[in-house]
Amino acid sequence: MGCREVLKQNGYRITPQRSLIVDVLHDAEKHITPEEIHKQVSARFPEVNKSTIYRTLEVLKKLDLVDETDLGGNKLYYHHAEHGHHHHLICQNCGRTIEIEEEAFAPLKKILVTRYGFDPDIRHLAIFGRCVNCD
Amino acid sequence: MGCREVLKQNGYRITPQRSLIVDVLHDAEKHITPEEIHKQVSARFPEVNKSTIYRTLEVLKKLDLVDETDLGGNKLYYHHAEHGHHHHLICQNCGRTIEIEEEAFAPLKKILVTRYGFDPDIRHLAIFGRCVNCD
DNA sequence: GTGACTGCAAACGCTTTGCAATTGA
DNA sequence: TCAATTGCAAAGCGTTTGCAGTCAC
Repeated sequence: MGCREVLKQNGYRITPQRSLIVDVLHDAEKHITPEEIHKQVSARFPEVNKSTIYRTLEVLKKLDLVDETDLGGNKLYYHHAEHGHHHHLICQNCGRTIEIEEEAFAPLKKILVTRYGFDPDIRHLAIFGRCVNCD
Repeated sequence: MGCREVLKQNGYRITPQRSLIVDVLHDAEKHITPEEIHKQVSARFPEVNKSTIYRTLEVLKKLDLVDETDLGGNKLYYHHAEHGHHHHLICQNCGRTIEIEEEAFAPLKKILVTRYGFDPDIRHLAIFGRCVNCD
């Protein structure tokens, strides 16, 4: 079921603005900031206000249609939930980001559950360090 | 070697403000925000400006005397480097934070190195989820 | 004495909010 | 029709910065 159906079924309206925001998120290959979304949406639908972007992202987040990721800066990144839960290795030297699969966290997850009684929600994770090119 | 010696050796001056900030960080049992530091320092040294807190933290960070942690909110947390590198499990339901030891990350670290050629700097990590009390 | 440091006030970047006007269902 | 949604402008929040005065060394 697409984003639009989910929105409708939850009593939200499909406005041109929302429609475009969903499209941009869908087409984005990587995580994307509200700023970038705004820029892209503006190109096709002038005068969209940034607050509309924020409010729409809030709705989409609530409906689990997008994932919100804190990559350590002062801004947040978003990506279409269907693109799957992935994580990021961020090289502090060259800035490169490497996507890794959830599977890599299985051992850690197990330790947290068994040893700390904590059920981690490992969907929004960024790990800093140095990549192989920068050794 | 204490913070004061390190500061001196690197050509920084020991001002009353810096001295107090170092004390507060040293006495803090947990990670602490610039805001909290400011409040505590102000109690003993009125009229300390918040920018002094920020500037001092920047210096201490550069000298590896404090660790900076992004706990996912919009603010940063700091703790005295001697308190060791620990990580946080943050319950998204009750807000409780649990400290875990670096050791728990050994398996993950290994995977990242061997499989992704990435040397993680796992010093500033926060993991969200649900704690055992909130199941 | 002199450069490092401080307080102040203003600005910053990202995000949120109140409100009146608009619009989708 | 009419509540949901939008644009606008302003404020919020943590943080940074330029500058003139002050202070540690």
